[in-house]
Amino acid sequence: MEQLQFEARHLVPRAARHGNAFEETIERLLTSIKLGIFAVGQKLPPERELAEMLGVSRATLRDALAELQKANYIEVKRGRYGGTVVASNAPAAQGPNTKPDPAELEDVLTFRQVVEPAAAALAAEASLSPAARNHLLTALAEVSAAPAEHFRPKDARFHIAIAELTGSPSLVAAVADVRARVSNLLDLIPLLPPNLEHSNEQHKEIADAILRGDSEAARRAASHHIEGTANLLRGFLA
Amino acid sequence: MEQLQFEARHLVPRAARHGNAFEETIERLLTSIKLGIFAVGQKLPPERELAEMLGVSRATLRDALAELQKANYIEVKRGRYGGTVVASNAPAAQGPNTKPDPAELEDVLTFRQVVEPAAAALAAEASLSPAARNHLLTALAEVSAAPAEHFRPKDARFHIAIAELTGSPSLVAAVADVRARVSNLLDLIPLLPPNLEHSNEQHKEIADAILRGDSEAARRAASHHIEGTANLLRGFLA
DNA sequence: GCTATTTGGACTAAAAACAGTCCTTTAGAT
DNA sequence: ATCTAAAGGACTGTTTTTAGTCCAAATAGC
Repeated sequence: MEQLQFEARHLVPRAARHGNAFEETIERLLTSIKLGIFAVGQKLPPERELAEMLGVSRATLRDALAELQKANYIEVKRGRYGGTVVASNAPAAQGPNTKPDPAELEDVLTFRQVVEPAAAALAAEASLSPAARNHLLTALAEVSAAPAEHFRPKDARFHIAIAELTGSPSLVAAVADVRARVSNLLDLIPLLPPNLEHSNEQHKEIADAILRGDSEAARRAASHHIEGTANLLRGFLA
Repeated sequence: MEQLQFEARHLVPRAARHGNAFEETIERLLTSIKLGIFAVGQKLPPERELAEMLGVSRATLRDALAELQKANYIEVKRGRYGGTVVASNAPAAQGPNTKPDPAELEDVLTFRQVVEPAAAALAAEASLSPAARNHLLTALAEVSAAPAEHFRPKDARFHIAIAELTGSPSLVAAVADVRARVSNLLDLIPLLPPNLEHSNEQHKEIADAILRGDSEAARRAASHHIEGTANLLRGFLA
């Protein structure tokens, strides 16, 4: 087997279609909620727009939304100025509770350590508009103020916000994607108040470095922060 | 507009489905050929396997393959020990020849500068099996020996091989993906012999640093190499 | 030369996904 | 009070995609 591990079939483009469009759409909407991209109480884009964003027909999107509604993740109101809203009583994560494949764990942590510190460094190097600075500060304030049970989405949102400051859509996508996988892992372990506090301090450090344009400090702080989470995950899951 | 650039709708999960399964499959097969994942003269996996890898039905895969066959990208032989082979006279890149969106250009170059030097550094840090070392050396030898008209796929394959040494599937995927986008851009500009020679020297430097485990040198060499290509692309396309 | 087996080739019926159209509800504006 | 526009809700016919089955070709090994 050793000689074969670098064969083409082992690295060929991964299947782009995971299950059918319907299931994939549910999955992606759920992920967006968990990442805080759609925050609790916030309105989702209108169905017609959302369908186009996700690259599925409105019929398929509606099937997925109906499913989420049945599971109490969202609430739907008709009429002008109506829309779909993330429910405040959205069910907590109900992961399979099975320890993940160790290879998947290492892959996520490795890739995260690649993209997130780089994003922080690039954000610090960028010339930030007032709106951008405000975006980061808002995300920071929200995660700091969040009660424990709403911490994870706000935390994710903050990390993604950093990537957004870089102006690179690919980097944003990579960070969002890796953060979704991290969130799934974090759902398997307890959220301890000391860790939460520590995270908030580190978030502030990262944001400060970015806002004062200190690229190396931003990279270091982000790297350090991420290594902390990595150790936590390895400790509980390895 | 300034206040809106960080709204959820601008960062929501990108459409996963680009066009229909048929077109997407053609696209991905073509990309795999251009990336040297399926090299000229090499057999593709059997249809039944390939279909599963790509996450489409065999019927859809076959439609795509028929199209590629019509366009002379592949040759098909029936019977046991038959199969599908990348044609030696595969048409050259026939890009739209339109200058890309400058934002797309910067996005690709930024993201590449994030993932590839990191991959080189991680590869240098990894404890490499003899098979792994050999994999890198083979890729290096093939790109060095390639005539100009077959340089690009071998070049891509070398860069991807580095990522493979890290053992992180996500990093491999990210590098392969970004390299596909770079290749599309490179198709728009001339391939000059001096650049080609220079590339080969830099490839050797990177490989050497990786094989002797010098992580920082590997990162620097990769970063430098990539910056060269970036400048070339900016010069021609910006 | 047979033959077993692996491969591509072809067809069908069912399911999924789509585009398009029209309906219903609703809040703000008039 | 009425109207209007923006949102979700529902239906239809068509196209795409799939899973499954069987056929046809070809070659290494006997």
